[in-house]
Amino acid sequence: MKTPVPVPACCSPLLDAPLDDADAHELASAFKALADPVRLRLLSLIASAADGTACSCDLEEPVGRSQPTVSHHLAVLADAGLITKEKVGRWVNCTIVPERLASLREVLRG
Amino acid sequence: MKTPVPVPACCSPLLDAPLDDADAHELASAFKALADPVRLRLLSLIASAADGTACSCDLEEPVGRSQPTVSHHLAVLADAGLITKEKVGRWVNCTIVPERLASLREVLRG
DNA sequence: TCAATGTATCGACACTTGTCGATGTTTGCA
DNA sequence: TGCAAACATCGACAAGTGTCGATACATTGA
Repeated sequence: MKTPVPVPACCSPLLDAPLDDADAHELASAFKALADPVRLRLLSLIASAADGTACSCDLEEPVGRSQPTVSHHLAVLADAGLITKEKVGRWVNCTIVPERLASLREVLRG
Repeated sequence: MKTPVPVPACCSPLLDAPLDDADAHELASAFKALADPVRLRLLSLIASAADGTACSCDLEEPVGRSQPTVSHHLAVLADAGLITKEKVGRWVNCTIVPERLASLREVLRG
């Protein structure tokens, strides 16, 4: 598994100053995680679930994808720092990380 | 060229209610445009230029890509509604569309 | 009219990514 | 102890994407 993103403070708003190459790569990898319809639906399903937490077993049917595919997408979201995964018993509880979303919003500030 | 995006009002914030498939695809295509380091750097270069407008000929050297590649990326940004391209004489002036950025920010609202 | 300049398009290539079936691995329960 | 359920990993494949050189197009100026 790739190294999980430490919810970095990167980066200053796009419109303030030109991004250097390193920041651009880091930001792009974050947006890549959002650049898939299945992952966006997973995010919104988790967010709108009770307690903002959902078991991955309840996510396969709504998005209409196989279990390995959902597992893959959840791993991508977690690597991007957009959700956390907590194993409890046989389940994995997925929870939104609102600070991460907020930091990406800030980058788009005009 | 793909049909340009009409700066849609899509979509309600991710965290409010589960996205349907159509909205998820539309949103994903917008984030796809942001999911590349070269495009992010182009955006920030355009935004931080005088008047928020830049000639594409001045963008090739800073991002270190060939002219066809920069042209391709600018077309992607324009199709996503993130910039507008206005041909004046021999040049093409690229300008940020702040409303589009704002609408994407809104989707990430927590 | 002709040459030079700024862009767009085309064809090709390597690389990435979304997807699934098959198979492992871990946990809870009978 | 053994089985079933939830999840991760692997291997493979099709489709998409970033990149460039070559080339075509459009506009300006001489």
